[in-house]
Amino acid sequence: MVFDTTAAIKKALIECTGLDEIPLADGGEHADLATTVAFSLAKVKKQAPVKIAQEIVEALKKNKELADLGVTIGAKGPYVNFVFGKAYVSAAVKAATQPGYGNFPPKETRIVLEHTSANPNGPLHVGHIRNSIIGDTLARAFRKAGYRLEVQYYVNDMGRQIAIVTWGFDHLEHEPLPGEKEDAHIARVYIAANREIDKDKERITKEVDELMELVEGGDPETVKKFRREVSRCLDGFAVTLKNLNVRHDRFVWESDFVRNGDTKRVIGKIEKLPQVTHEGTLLALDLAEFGFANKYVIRRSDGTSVYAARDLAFHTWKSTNFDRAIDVLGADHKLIGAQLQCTLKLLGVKPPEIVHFEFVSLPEGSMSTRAGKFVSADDLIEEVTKRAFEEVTTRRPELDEATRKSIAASVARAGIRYDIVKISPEKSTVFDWKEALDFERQSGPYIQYAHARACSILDKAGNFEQCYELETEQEIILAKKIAKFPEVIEKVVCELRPHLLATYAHELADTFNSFYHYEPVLKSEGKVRDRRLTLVKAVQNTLHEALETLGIDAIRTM
RNA sequence: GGGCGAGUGGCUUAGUCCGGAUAGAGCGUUAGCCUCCUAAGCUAAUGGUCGGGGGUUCAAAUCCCCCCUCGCCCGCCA
Repeated sequence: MVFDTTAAIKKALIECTGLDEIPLADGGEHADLATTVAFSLAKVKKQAPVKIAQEIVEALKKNKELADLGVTIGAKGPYVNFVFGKAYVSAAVKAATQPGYGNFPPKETRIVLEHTSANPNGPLHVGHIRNSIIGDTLARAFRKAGYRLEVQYYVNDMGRQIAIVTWGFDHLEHEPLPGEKEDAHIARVYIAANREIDKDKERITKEVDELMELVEGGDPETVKKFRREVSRCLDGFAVTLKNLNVRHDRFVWESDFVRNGDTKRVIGKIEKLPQVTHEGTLLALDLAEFGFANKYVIRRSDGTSVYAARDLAFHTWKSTNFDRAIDVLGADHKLIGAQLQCTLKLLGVKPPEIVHFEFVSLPEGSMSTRAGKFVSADDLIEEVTKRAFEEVTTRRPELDEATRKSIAASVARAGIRYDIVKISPEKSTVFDWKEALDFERQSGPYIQYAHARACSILDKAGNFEQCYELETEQEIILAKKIAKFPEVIEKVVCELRPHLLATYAHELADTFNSFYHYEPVLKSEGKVRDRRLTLVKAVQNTLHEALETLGIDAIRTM
């Protein structure tokens, strides 16, 4: 409906002006849609923009299609404004009351989305979960937009970090503390191992190198040890991710691409590229012609593969099995991401699309697992949940403890996810406990609250006849906001920017809260009551869909 | 040094790709609103040289150039 009306207006404008492209924008408070086309015509026609705008309005008023759609056309100075008609509003509200509002028809395109993929050498921290939350929100939006999607976690199970962890378990005291989570335990051993390395760098580095060679060579005992520690760490991650409503469909192990020969095959292809450089066994690419100053190393002089080689194999595999590949990566991966894309292109393989996000740091500086300088996601979840529980207990003392705990868990997830997803990915942030624990108005719980409020009204209302003929200004404003939801989903997947959905959800909750205070619903009567209840149902359902897409529980009471 | 990203009221930020109508929010501060559908709410007030300087344009937070500040990257680590 939105698309129909917009398309009709565009078509009419093209016919009327003779231009191919019409600048169309949201009219804000003036209109639902507006064009500044009169400015661009002013030069050509050598007439004042105001006069041209009036002429366009006159011409469009004769357009039958726009008249049938009930579009009101007017000029304000040089701007030509369009206000959508009642038919548009009714259709939008009707659609919004249906389950699955905002879903697009299924598409054939198969997409693989990779996110989080943190090294399994310690718990996920507040920087990692920015990746998880951006990735998971995108995944949900893509599913809603009708794509066939597989979400993957790429497990770095043969990197130096893991070798250091394994060395630590071989040589250091490593009993878990009582109640200690697997990933936290591994971080402790990793940090301790690094401290040992600092004491006797030469000897231990040699031992770690040996472990890496053994694993690359497929030594069963070493492979088993690596896998065991990595799996334990991933078990820890699983708990964290589940607490954040983040889901992966598949965990892909890096070492598989060495063992199945894919890495060797991709290296074979690279050797045939004109950009290749050899220095003994060392194999690298010279990508200077594409603006990369440093050589891109593929194989070390000891014959082992580097991360880049395995990553090339992985992405070649993705490209043969999926139509599109999307990676969510931190800003520190910008250079290697670009090198990867460039090399894949040279190999004739479709490169992945990469969504980068900037860093989350601590007030005292960058986070480092190695140095033990990080705020773990588990600690964050625990503290925010505690805070949420206090809040629920204050507000709803009559509820039993289990219910309050459940609400607190959902509110905490909402607080954390929303706080992270609302910020555009290109903004670097500093983690702040005070802000994390503060449920300000521009928050996930605020949106959950608006939804719960709508649910409460509907619960009290009982049966009513759906009615889509809206009248008052507040009703129409709210309905038009509801109508925007499908466009937002489309924009999120098109621009790979999930924070647009966060902004929208907040605006919708805001608009509903204003409506709620101006227009009585349950106290109104007859048709007025019916149409307002219909509108509340539409808002409730739209908020529900928006929250679910944000990975936030749309709880019915709080 | 080079590359990438950011700089918007006291603080956090949307808008920048695709230039247009008084730059939107939230926090804070101040003043109101619960015999009335959930006050995690609502209504106001307060507060902005959109980092600085040039340029393009009828029109610049938005485009171009220069500069400043901050973050990230520039490994035979991952």
